Amino acid sequence: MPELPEVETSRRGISPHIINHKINNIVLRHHQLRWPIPQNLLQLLKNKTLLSVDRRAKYLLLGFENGTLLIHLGMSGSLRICELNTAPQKHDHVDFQFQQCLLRYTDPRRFGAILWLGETPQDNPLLSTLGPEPLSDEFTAEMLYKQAKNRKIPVKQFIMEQKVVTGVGNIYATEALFSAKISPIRAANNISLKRYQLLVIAIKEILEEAIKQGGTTLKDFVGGDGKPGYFQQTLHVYGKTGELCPSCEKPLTSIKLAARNSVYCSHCQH
DNA sequence: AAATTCTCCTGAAGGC
DNA sequence: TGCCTTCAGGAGAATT
Repeated sequence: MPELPEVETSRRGISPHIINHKINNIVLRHHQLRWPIPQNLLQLLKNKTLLSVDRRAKYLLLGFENGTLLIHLGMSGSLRICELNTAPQKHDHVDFQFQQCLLRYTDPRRFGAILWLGETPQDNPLLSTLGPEPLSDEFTAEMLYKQAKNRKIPVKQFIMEQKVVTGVGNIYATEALFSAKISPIRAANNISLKRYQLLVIAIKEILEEAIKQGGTTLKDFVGGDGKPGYFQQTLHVYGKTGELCPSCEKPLTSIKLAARNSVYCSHCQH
């Protein structure tokens, strides 16, 4: 499931192949994702040059001469570079045909999105309501502590809210809380500034390490170059319910928080 | 305002 | 072998 490191891995993988190239054609095989893909995409983008590939939160932003295209990978989406005329497979919903290659969007569960944001992408509510990037200097313990003041929800849900901090999904929230020795069910407003400092450091370290390793491949995630990520080998608790805590060797516990599986060590995390 | 529930969807896994 | 049922989950939208 693509989180920030996977999206960043995709961005770095696809960018060199398509930047400064023109769109020749767009093939829409299935236009119903989370929201419908605009039917007029080809008219908008035909013969337009891609100028930039940026990432904000888990959104990829493809900057063209006439506006920005947003791509979200949802739960099961991936982008990859293919040779022109590569035969599509099941769930290959969209092809962006550039001069020398295809950018192919695949998404079995179709929780992703492809939206045209026009010339003022920053005004779109999907982007304008986002909190800071976790790897930026704006994401600090002071800011988290302040935001948590009136929030009684479990801290894990709190740090997964996009308006609090972007890009931290279930995998990395789980791992960062383990690293910071904070229980996922502790109320957000019941955590000291000092402990938020540990959490912020843990989030940054884990995301940076995951990006270095090309992201986490759980099902079939691959970067834009078709290679899997390797961070799953570094996971300590995510997906390891019932296994032993790597620190104290007691069995790991799992609970449901907001319908998401949350694994933690009740001995090490408080 | 904050918290909770619902919703989209497919594939994998488990039970019988 | 095959047909259920359950679950996983990003995050906006709707509801309380």
